[in-house]
Amino acid sequence: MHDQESSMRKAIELMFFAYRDFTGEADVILNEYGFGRAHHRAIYFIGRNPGMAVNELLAILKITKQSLGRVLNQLVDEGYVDQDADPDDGRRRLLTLTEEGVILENLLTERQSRRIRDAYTEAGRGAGKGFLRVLEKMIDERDAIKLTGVDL
Amino acid sequence: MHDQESSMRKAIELMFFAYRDFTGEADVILNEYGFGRAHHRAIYFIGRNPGMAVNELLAILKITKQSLGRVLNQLVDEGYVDQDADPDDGRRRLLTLTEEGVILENLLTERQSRRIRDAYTEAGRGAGKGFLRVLEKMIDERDAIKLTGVDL
DNA sequence: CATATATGTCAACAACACTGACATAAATTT
DNA sequence: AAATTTATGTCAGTGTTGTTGACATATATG
Repeated sequence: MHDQESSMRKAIELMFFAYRDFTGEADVILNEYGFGRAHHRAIYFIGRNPGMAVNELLAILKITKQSLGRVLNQLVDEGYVDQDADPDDGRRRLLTLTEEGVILENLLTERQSRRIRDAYTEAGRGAGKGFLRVLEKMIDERDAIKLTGVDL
Repeated sequence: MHDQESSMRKAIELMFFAYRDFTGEADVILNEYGFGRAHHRAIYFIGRNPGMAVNELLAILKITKQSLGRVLNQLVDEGYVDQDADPDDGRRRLLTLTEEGVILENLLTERQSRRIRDAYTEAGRGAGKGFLRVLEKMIDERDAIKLTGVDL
């Protein structure tokens, strides 16, 4: 048995390194497109939730509309995202990925998915389940609502 | 059975939200001290590894010395970190936390540890082990060396 | 003594957050 | 119909944290 403090430190450091390497992989691709991590987040969530409104994206990302605006304008200008008025409420702009946007989103998500899948395999039976369960419990309640509904 | 893609998306989103809430908790405290996340990383790793050299810290953080220098100077100026010449090699500056630095480091690490411990408890038996194992496998080999030696 | 190493520092720049203020169009309320 | 609220956009300035490039200094090593 090792002491609890060093076990917690282990977990803290794993979060730091794993998150860095996990996002770093996408960063390399994004860099080739002249995009950054902020663009990735927008592309990812628009891809997951096509037709979402700007407000909804802001609520997920928890950034200001000014910050999002800069990123979104670039994505629209360069043809990765479309904005169309909601037919039911002309104030709302519904966001969708263009064909190019879908291609980029798939590329990024496939890379990150593969890293996770490989880690599951190497970590052995049942580890993936524990991983998902702990991560979910680490999330503040207000954020937990925004997750894709997949049972653990 | 749900399809594999949505399970991977679940994991990707959990990484995003969990990491944000995990670091966000520390950010609140740091903000009261006028520090940011970069200061936290320095304080954390110096606290874990007292007497480490600047080079070693740079290797862990993977940032430039100019970036670290700015942060480190603030921490030294405000009395949270000490720099002392290595008696065996006068070029090297060994980094340690001051008493104040230790207090802040403990505060931050305890907060984050509690979040992890609580998540383990809520996630149930064996989940913590799977969590650690998957995270470890997500890390690039070159980074994995830098981890605290605690057996999973 | 020459060179390599560890560290520090100056300056400019970029990404991505923030605040505050103001503008516009569409929906809703009065 | 007029007033208000809502959703979005935009301009301008600021802060943190990363970058590159250049140069300085002290110490160690060949």
